[in-house]
Amino acid sequence: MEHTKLSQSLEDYLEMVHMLRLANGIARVKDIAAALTVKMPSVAKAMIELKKLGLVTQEPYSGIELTEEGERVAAMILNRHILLKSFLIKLGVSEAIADKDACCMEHILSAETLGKIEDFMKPAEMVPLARKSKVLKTKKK
Amino acid sequence: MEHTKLSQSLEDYLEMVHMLRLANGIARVKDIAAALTVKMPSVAKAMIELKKLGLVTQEPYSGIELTEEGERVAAMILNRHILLKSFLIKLGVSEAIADKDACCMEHILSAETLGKIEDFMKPAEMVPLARKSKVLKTKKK
DNA sequence: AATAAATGTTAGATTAATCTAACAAGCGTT
DNA sequence: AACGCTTGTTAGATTAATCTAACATTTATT
Repeated sequence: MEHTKLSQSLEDYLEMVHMLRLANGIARVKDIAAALTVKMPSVAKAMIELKKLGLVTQEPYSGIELTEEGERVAAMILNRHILLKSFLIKLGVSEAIADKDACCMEHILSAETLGKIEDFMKPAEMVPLARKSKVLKTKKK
Repeated sequence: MEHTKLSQSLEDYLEMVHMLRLANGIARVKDIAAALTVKMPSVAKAMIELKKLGLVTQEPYSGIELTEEGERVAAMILNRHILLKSFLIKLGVSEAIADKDACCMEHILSAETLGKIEDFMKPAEMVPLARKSKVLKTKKK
C-alpha cells in the first residue's frame, strides 16, 4: 500500500531476507550480512527501517520474518532479479556476472524497460518452435 | 592512469561536463546543475573532487575544462551511455526512458555485460540491409 | 549449571551527496 | 562608472549507509 519507494540498499536487504527464507527457511542477521558482504550492525539498522515500513517483523535475537506486504514487495524484486539474470544469460553473460549485474539493474530500471525485457524474453519461452528465435518483433499493437 | 574508480555521482558530473562542452562548447555550473537537476553548490563540490582527481580544471568563476585524462574517461562513459541507450531503443523502449535508464546502467554494468551488449548491437549496424530489423539472432559464431 | 562461543544489538564515528542561506564576482544597461 | 541581475562559491546542516567497539543474549560444551 504505502509506496514509500525503498532505497536500493533496503531493497537488497528485503530481497535477501526473502531469498534466505526460501533457501534456509530462516533469515538470520549473520547470513544476511555475509550474503551482502556488510557487517551485522548494518543489517540491524536496515531491519529497523524495514520494520518501520511494515515490511518485516522480528522478535529480538531471532530470525527475520516478512509481513504480507513485505512478502509481496520482496517477491516483486526477486522476480525482477530472475528476469534480468536470465535476460543477461541469454545475451551470453556468464552466470556469476549475470547475477551480480542483475542485482544492480533490478533497482534502477523503469517499468517500461522491464516490460520490454519481458516481451523480449517471453516469445522464446512461448514458441520454442521457431528454431532461429529471431525475436524483438516491433509489435504493432 | 589513476584508476580511482569514480562514484556514480562523479561519473555523472564528468559525463555532463563533456556533453555540455560538445553541445555548447562550454560547461557552466548553472547548466550542469540544471541538466542533473541538482543545485549549483552540489556542482561546485563535485568539481572540487574532480579537480582533485585531475579530471577537470577550472579558473574561478568560469567554465569547466577537461584534462586529457578527464576527456578519456568522459568519452568512455559517454560511449557506454550511447551503447546502452541504443540497446534499449532496440528493445522497444521509448527514447526518453531509454536515455534515463541508460544513464543509470552506465555506472553499474560489468565489462563482460557491456561486451555482450556490444556484440548484440554490432551485427545490426553492420547489416542495415535487413529491413525488418528482427534482431537477436543467437549468433552461432 | 557455569562458562565459552556465537550471534545480535546499541552507540557513536565516518563518508558521500545533497540541500539552504549567505556571500562574492562578473556582466550589461543605463 | 555604478547599479542590479546572473552566476559562482563557501559554510554549515541533513540524510543515508556504512563501519568499529562495546555490550547483551542465546546456544553449546563441559
